[in-house]
Amino acid sequence: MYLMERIASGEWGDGARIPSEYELMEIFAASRMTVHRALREMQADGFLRRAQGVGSFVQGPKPQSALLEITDIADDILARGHAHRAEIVVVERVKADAGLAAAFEMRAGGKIFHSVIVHFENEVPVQLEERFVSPAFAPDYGAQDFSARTTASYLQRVGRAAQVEHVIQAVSPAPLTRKLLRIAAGEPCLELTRRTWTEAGPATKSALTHPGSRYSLGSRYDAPGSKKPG
Amino acid sequence: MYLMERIASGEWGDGARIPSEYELMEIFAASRMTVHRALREMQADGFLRRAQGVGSFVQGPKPQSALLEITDIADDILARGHAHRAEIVVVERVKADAGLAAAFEMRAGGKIFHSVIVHFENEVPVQLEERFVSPAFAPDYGAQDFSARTTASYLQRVGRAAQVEHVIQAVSPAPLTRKLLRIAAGEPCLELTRRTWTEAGPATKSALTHPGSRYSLGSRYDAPGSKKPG
DNA sequence: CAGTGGTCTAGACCACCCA
DNA sequence: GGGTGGTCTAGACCACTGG
Repeated sequence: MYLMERIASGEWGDGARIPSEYELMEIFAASRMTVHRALREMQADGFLRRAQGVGSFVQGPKPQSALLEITDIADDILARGHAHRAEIVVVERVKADAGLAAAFEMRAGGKIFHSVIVHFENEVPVQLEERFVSPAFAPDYGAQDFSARTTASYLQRVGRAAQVEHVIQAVSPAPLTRKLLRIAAGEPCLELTRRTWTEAGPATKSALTHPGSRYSLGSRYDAPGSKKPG
Repeated sequence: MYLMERIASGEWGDGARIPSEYELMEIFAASRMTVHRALREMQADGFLRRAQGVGSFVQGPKPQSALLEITDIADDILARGHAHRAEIVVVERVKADAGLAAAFEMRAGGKIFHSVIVHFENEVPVQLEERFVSPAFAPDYGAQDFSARTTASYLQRVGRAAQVEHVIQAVSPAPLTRKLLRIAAGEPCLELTRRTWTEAGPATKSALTHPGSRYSLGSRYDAPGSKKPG
């Protein structure tokens, strides 16, 4: 089934209703079982919502990671009923040093977007977000207003990552980090490093630093097969 | 399909070969499509490995979490080619205080297993593991030799959790923690708290503490639908 | 009521693995 | 070659939704 790329490719927008199984049968000249299975798998992968007696609908891109339920921090904060504010420290294009060049599989000296943003929850700084973004992935990254729309939200629109890597560490914050997050000396920080790739190559490399006392990462998970056939 | 509970229930052991699709057709008097779909879903849920031209085999319980790839720390260490050693600090039964009683949905004063273990990688302490385990879930927890077999490995055998909750924080270690992990004052620690539930109720509550400088949690993830029909 | 998705059957052809 | 899983078809009955 190399059909239906149109759906994932966004030919139908978020929330759009897609043709019924019977209509798809005719469109693709496939049997209903085949159509049904394709839709069922797309549902399992989270691309569709389906309801018996109603129809099938495109599910907008979910929070990128199924491994760590790290949603857009602004959504997180708003979901708690708190106020979110982003303070842009810098958005720029920088020359890749050796390390960055290696991470992005490009030559040293190539240009890469770089942004540093502090996120506030009720005016308390809760996250320092530093990102490097490949211009090949998001050519307009440098021209965005990230106080209006978070980098996470923007990047999610630009493209879906095929691969994500997370590393979590406890660190003693650097002096500049301490200053930006307004934390006392000796307070530990939780640092999440995330790298993403598309089919075309490395896309982003981010470091999200949280004061240990003001943030924790959590996730809750229903094991597969708890109810189902098994 | 409320058939085939036998597979998940462990009637067939790890790695065992299960009957072919055609045999299952006869056993359950179902069509091949139905059998195939059941097996396909069990494979998707990680209960089976299948190979064309070979057969279907029971996949032993995987690392419990799909959210955080936290495997048995001993496996982790051995996989890096390093030596692992576990130092049992205490394994005991304690009376539940108010907080524990609430977490385990039991009356205060009820008995709960409690263990504290330090894990060494090449004789360097890398994890302090403190667990509380419901006797209803693992009645023999107190009688195990956890220097021979890790708690994680043992608990995985006892039963599969239906639900898992993770919380990750950066913390300043308590003095006792500092001593057991032999770390300097001021070094931050990564603390992972994990709670698990079975259908019957709360099963375990664990705190895994790692020196920030000696450990990090990582995960790598292939997004669904990168290749498939989509 | 008509339309939707959920499920199952019976049969077919294929690619793959291994003796 | 014989057995395995991978895939697809054509048709059927059901449960649920909505007007």
